[in-house]
Amino acid sequence: MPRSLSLSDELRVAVARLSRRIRQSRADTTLSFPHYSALGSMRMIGVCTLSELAEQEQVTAPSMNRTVNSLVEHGYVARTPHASDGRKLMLEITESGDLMIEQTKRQRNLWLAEQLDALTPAERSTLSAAIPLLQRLAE
Amino acid sequence: MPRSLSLSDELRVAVARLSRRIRQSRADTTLSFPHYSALGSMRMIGVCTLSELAEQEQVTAPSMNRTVNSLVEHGYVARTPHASDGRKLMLEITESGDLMIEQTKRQRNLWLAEQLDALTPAERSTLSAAIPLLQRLAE
DNA sequence: TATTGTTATACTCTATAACTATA
DNA sequence: TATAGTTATAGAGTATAACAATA
Repeated sequence: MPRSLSLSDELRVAVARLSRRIRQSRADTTLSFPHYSALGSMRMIGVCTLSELAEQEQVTAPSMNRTVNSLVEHGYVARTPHASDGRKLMLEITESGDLMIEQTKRQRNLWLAEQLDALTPAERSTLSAAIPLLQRLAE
Repeated sequence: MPRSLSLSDELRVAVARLSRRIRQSRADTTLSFPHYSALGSMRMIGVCTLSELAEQEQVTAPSMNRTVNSLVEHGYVARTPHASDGRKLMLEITESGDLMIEQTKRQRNLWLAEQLDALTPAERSTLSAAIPLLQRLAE
């Protein structure tokens, strides 16, 4: 029986709320969270197929197909035929998509940094000490 | 120009990862997130009207009505007419709903609590001090 | 036959607009 | 006329099943 259930409860709620709040700042408000998540994955893993992306994002292929259709229409993703395998289409984030994701990350950091500036040095110090612990919990 | 950009960057990534990790270790599959969230709110605020609950959950009244219908069918919520105002129906979580939420929260917290048990008392103390700061940042 | 991507269809959660009953 | 709740309808995002093209 874990002894930290009450601490766990508070931490879980606080982390969920802050995570939601951070995600609210977006560079392109016409894009939903699944769109951002898929684009971010494509940025990380580079050229990939629909199936690979669907597996990465833990959704089905038809669902990811719909998301990719929308991203292609926005000009954030390019589909190109595979060189030797005619069944496959290779997906890749475009320069425009990459720029938009970069701007979004900057906006998120900016908002959070402004909140942190409003804290006292002692409070920032407490948060600094907590960050490695949060990282370790997430491992 | 905010001075806390580097702290912000670390905190943003740590919170996003931990949030994702906590969501992965969710054990309950019988209730969707909106159901769970609405029930949790009813548990916190006690007797309330549909409109109040919709505002609390930041959804529209028709959307919340649908969620409440389902919760009533499950036996987790009771609707009773208001004593003097015939337009109002008072909502309240049932004993069964309360029990179910308590069990679900325990399941969701189990993984995190086990991680926290593995920390030193000093580390848990650091996290305890950081939680109110995380809450304030999320406001 | 197996794999890749797509289309068809349905379910959930969300919204806006319109309706009923009551104040 | 205004308010509380409900019903009607529509738009995302998700799923499974069925299909076409290719290996």
